[in-house]
Amino acid sequence: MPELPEVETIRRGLEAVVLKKTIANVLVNKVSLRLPIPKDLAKKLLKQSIQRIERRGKYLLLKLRVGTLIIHLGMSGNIWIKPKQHPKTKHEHLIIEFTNQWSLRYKDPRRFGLIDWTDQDPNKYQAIKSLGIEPLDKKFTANYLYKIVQNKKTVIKQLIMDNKVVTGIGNIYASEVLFAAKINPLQPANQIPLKSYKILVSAIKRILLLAIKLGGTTIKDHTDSYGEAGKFQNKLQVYGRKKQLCFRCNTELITTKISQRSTFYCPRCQPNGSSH
DNA sequence: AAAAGGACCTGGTGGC
DNA sequence: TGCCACCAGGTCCTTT
Repeated sequence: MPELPEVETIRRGLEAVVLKKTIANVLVNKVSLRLPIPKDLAKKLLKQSIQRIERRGKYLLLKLRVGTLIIHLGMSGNIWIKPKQHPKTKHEHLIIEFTNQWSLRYKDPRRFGLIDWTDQDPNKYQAIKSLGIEPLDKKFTANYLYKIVQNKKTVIKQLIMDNKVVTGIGNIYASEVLFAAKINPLQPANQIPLKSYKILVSAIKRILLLAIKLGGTTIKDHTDSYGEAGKFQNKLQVYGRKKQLCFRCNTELITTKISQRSTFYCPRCQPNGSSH
C-alpha cells in the first residue's frame, strides 16, 4: 500500500509522538512477515528510546541509542499510535509500549512487510544497501536518469518503479508522474529524449512533495499514525480511473498491465512513439 | 545480464 | 446466502 509519500507521512507522525520516549514493553507476534521478526527483538528494544526516525525509500529506520529497528510496510502495512490499553486487533504483529500512555502498533494483514533489527549502519543492511537514489535528493536529475537509461530496453514505467534506479515510486505515483510528464508508460526508456527526462524528473519531485503535504493517497486503508486518511486521492489524474475520461482532453483513459501491475494513461496526452 | 513470471499473503468486491 | 474469480500502495526468487 504505501509508497514514499505514505511512508513519509507515517514517519512524521511517529516522530511527533514517540521520539525520546522510553520503551517499557514489547509484544511480538510469532507469524512471519517477509522475514521472521527477530526472536530477541524485545530484549534489544527494552528500556531504550528512539533517538531519530529516518526514511530510506519505503523503509523506516527507527534509530535507538544502540541499534536500528528497520520497518517496511509491504503492501498492506500501517503503523498507528494508540493508547496502551486499546485492545489488540487482528494482524498487529508488533506492539511497542512506552512508559507513558502510548503504544506503537504495526499492523500488516498480508504480511509482505518487514520488521528487522541491525546493530550496524543500516546503510549496510542487505535490502537497503541495494537501493538507488532518493527521488527528492538534489542529485536525482534528468542527466542521472538519462545516463542509466542508455543501456536499458525496459519500458519507462518499470524503470521509475525500479528501486535500484530510484527508490520510493510505486504503482500509483508511477502512473501519475508519467501523465504529468506526458510520457507513455509503455515507451522504451532508451527512446526517450533528455528533454522529456527533465520534465519527468521535475514532475516526480513536484508530485511526491505535494502528496507528502497532503498526507499521502488513501485508496483503501492508508492513514497517518493517528488514523487520519490522506488527501492526495483527490488529486489523482489517471490512477484508478478505469474507463473514465481524461481531465485534460476528455479522451477515455486506457487501463493496461505492465509487469502484472495495473497501469493507467491517456492515449492522447501520452501518445506512444512521441515522448513529447 | 536482463527481463518476464510466479510466489508470498489476507481481505474486499462483484458476478452468478 | 454462498461460492468463485479477480483485484490490491511491494519485493524477491526462479526461469528464460
